[in-house]
Amino acid sequence: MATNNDSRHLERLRRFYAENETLPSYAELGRLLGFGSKSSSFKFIERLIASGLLKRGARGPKPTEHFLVGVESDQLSLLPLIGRVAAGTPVMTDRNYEDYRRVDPRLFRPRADYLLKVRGDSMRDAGILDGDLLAVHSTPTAHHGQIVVARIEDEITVKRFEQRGSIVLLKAENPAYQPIRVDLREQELSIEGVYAGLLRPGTP
Amino acid sequence: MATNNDSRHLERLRRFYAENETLPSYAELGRLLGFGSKSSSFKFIERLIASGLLKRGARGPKPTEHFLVGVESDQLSLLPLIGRVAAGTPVMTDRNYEDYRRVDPRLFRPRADYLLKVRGDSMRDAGILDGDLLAVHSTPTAHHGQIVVARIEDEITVKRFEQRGSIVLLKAENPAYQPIRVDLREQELSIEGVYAGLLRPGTP
DNA sequence: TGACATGGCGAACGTTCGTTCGCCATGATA
DNA sequence: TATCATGGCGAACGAACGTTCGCCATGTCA
Repeated sequence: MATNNDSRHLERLRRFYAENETLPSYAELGRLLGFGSKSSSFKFIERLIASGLLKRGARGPKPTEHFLVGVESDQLSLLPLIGRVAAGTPVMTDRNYEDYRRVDPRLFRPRADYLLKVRGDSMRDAGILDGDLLAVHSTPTAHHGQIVVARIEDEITVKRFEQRGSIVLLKAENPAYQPIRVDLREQELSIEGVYAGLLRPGTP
Repeated sequence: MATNNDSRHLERLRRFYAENETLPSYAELGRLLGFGSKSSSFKFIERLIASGLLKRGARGPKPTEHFLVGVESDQLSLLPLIGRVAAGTPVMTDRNYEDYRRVDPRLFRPRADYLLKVRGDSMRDAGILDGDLLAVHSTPTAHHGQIVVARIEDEITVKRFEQRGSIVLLKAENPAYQPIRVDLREQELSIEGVYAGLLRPGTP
């Protein structure tokens, strides 16, 4: 049962974890959050354990995946891997998380928020192949010329984004594919994120 | 001054770190290495600090990059990034390490040992572009059809490897480039590693 | 208004921590 | 052979650890 206070505390705790790669002791946590007593820290941690963010380990509490997602660090950090997107859901939703990959989100520019498994070879000439994991920065807006993850009526697609007034062209980078033409006055188009990089696992 | 014993101990310590994401206490370390006394652990750690593998932190010893390279884990692990290869040196040498990237080596298949910055577009049609970081598994042997990192007389190159008897063809995946033909009876060719995957940071 | 859950506080517990010290067996070196 | 560095051992130190307990102010809800 996390309250207003607790969520601010959680944010600080995650920042601490990002910097120190370990959870603080109860005394440290008290100093961090302004508690005067270790037992206040203890109870706070108990609440986090109850909500599944931490778990009890041999020597004190340990982070769970739920906690680690949300830790922003140049050191570790877990990126959700999204394979298939359930119809009618935004891409970045627990439901769509197929797995996690431990990759530094700052390897990518802009910072990656999730990895999307690419299907098909429509972006082949941009060096994006079937099975690649596309690093995506989650944002609802895109600029002319960017590669985007877009949703057109429940369909998720990766294309190059070109806009002229209310007309958007989603261009494949492969002559075998026709550009998709969207008139924003008639059709709905939502940008789920922009290209931030690529991760290609394994053997060609 | 690491001795025979110490290097076996170091291996175990790295394995512990891979599993626990933290260094053991002196008591745990003693149990791990068969020491009967904490002070033996302490002295062992002191030796590692003296050789630069660990450093002294607020609450006990902390790992340095030198230690982390060599930790094999599905969790963290540091891969050396190799940009330019100094003439006459093997690729995987401290001298050539330009930087490090925290990426799970097991994301790649086979396991990646280092990242090599790709120059040129000779492998463009294999989806390998200029500036990409090629994940490389270090091995001196390659099979027909694999993409390899090869050295031909002080030149490092990434190509597809084809062998017929003593004749090796190193084929670019770009019609603008001619295959390189190497007769092993006349010319020296050494395989520095095989392709294991790709990391492409940032904006296209 | 009364009961109760919440989220603080302070004191205390036994355990484990890192660190220091002195001692000793071994093997290499002078 | 004598010397000395190495890498073990065991005991001890104070400090920090996680955890438990009882108490109290506040706000909520019946």
